[in-house]
Amino acid sequence: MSIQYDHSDDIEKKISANQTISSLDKDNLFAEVIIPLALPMNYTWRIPQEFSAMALPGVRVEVSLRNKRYAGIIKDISDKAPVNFSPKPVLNILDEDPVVFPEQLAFWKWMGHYYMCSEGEIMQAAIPANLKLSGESILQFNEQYEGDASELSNDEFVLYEALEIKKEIRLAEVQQILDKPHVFPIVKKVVEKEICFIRENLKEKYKPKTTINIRLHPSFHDEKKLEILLNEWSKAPKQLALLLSFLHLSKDSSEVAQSALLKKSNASAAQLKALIDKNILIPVKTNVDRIRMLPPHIHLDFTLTDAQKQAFDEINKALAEKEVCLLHGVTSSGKTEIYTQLMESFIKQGKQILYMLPEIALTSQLIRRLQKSFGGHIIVYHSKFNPQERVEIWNRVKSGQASIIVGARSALFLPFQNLAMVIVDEEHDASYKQQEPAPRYHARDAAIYLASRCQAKVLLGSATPSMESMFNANNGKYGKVILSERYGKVNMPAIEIIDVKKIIQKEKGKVIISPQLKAALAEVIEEKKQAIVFQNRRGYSPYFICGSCGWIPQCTDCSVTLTFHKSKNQLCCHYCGKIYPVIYTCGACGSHSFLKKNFGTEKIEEVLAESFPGVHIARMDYDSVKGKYDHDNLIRLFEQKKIDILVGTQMVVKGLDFENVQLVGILDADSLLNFADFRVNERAFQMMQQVSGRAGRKNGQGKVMIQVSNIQHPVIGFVLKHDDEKFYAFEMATRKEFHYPPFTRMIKIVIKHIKNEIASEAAARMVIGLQKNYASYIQGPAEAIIPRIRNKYLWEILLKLPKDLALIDQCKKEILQQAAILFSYKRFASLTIQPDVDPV
DNA sequence: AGCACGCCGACT
DNA sequence: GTCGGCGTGCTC
Repeated sequence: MSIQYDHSDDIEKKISANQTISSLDKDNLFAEVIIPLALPMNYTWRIPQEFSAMALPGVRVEVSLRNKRYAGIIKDISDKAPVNFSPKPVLNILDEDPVVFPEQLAFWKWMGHYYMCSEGEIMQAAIPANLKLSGESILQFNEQYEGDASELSNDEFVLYEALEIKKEIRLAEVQQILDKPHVFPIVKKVVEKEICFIRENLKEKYKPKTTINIRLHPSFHDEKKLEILLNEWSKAPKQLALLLSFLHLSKDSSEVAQSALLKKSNASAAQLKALIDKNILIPVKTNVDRIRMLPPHIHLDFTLTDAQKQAFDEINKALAEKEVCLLHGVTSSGKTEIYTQLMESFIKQGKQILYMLPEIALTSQLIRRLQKSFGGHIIVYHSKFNPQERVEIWNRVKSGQASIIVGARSALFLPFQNLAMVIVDEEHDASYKQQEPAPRYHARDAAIYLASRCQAKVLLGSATPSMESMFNANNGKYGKVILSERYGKVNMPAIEIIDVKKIIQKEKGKVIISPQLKAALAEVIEEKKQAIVFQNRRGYSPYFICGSCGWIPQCTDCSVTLTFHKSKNQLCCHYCGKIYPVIYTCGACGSHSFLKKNFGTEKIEEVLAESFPGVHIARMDYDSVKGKYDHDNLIRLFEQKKIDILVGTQMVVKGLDFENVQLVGILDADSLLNFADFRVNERAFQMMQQVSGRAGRKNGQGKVMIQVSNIQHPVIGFVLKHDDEKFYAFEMATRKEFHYPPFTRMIKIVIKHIKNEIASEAAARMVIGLQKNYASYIQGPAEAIIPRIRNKYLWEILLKLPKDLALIDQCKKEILQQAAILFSYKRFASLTIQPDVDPV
């Protein structure tokens, strides 16, 4: 591993006591500074005496590192001189008040440690871009240059000439002038030959937005004087008109925006300037907010139903004794109203609330709904705001002006002052997890840590909670509140399973839309309702299915359906990559009548169009909604009932509430499932639950039809019965990382071996996470899988442990056997899994 | 990050 | 012979 991060020092102790800083030797101060780079540790700069009073943790400083300027943040101040080197001086202090609180710095430290990255990388993610400063190198011509220009090389001479004319050239311009990407060596030589100097400019990027307001000069505040002025006006009638419009506009307030005035009076800027020069009007520059705030108010226009009220009380009770509470509420059970009520109770205490949503859910619809209840108490923060706006939101959170912060995962880093409550909505959603770049963090987990630091409470909400949260709730670590009733006691949709295997046997042909589903669709169209047909994208890849018994060739190692590759004429396991020859004889019944199943959303759309002529059918997948607004447009069309049947992939799972959906068809549910990777099943379960939840939201007449060949699959069974508890128990039993001894043993062994060779226990755990079958089991640092450590060096370490690897394999077998006994499910017992370490 | 140093393959 | 690829190391 190329970078080893040092997180050994204990910042909390030092920061907590502000007195410690004041008791330091003022003439001899050193600052540990976080630089927004992936440095292995924080470096130290000396604080010159003139800055010693202003240097505080959280304040931005300008420092030089390798002759480049950076704006870093002071993490810590000490009066002990470093022993091994003499630090460079801090060049400037950039803030009067800290931009982040010690709380944030401590949070960064934890995050860097837990997710294996530098605090600088956290800073990159945390701070709005415009609070970072950009260094700009400028070449400045040396007027005293006396060298011989004829001795210069071609490129050097070109640069010399340019400098002589322009005197100053930005480094970026040098690239254009020389028309080369590599200019550093030439610049270096030119500097050596004393043709120019290099000057570094640090620019503050954030600028407050200003407008010019016009005021009446104070001498005319006296009405009589004004009257005289107007009466004695002789020349310049246009100016008089302008002045009169001003007086008209300024009736309510003393100031009028320049732009509004010019527009109203139809006057030119020159005429206004003349009035200003005459000292009749005066311009005033004012900062304006980019983020327009509504007046704050609290007005809840609903009352909780009995079920909601009960859940609300239970949440409060759970949070009184526990830090985290899971709200497991079925789709359209009205979780948002509960959140709103909760926010209200905190806002009345003057506390801050963070309401986190997955990026996709940050729709204007929801925000409008919240603004109706809380007005200007709400502030929204996510990646779509521009950097200038983000600084303003940042400051508003810091000053405590904003009470409810609605945001995506990055909102976690805002400088909260008195955070009392974090709500993580759609807690299971994968977009809470940042993949690239570092820090590769999970916002839900990080929120729980942040909240515990701030003595705040966390509410996780979901209709399909993640396995981890379910486990923690069932184990009593989190409180747990269940809301099993839809809002207004609307029925959950009826679920019907369609055994495609039987149809194949009977019809001896391809089945895309079963007769049952077709009939149901016809009925929906008849009733002028809408339907969603859901097909997993995997359905695109063709696979074989026995025409007589419905047997599907699977990978012997992974139990994954094999995919047919036409070009190579072979079957391939997409999970482990194993290749099989094309099978001609059915492994179950011995017949030779294989069918190739190959349908994606496009094909379905086609088939539906044939079956239902004149019906509006639309498709929603990655191909059909590539454009920026395609997705929104399609949703709008569906909302406006201009589409009768919407065919889609996973995309239709997330999104908006459709009121008129009566029927949901899930095609080829088998392709959603995969025994070898439990996380796939978790996702499949969530997907099926969520897409089912779209049906009959309003009237409770909804219906879900699931087409499936492998009818015995437990996940299908659980969806059918709506038996969440059993599903989670089942999946948990197969994922023993939480409590199954062999897993713990395995982790301990690997950690023991790798810990010293890499850096920390976190790193060792990450190595385990690197192995594909286990990547999803390890909480925390598994999220931090960094491509750069996926190198042969690590494999070498792993290969040093042949004995223990056998044990790892043994552990997995034990787990599978355990699962087989628990559920008497024969596929488990016969299953084998490839060894984990496969350094090819 | 971004630059220097150092080690191996394919070329004017 | 050299040019240029990227692997590795270092920055207070």
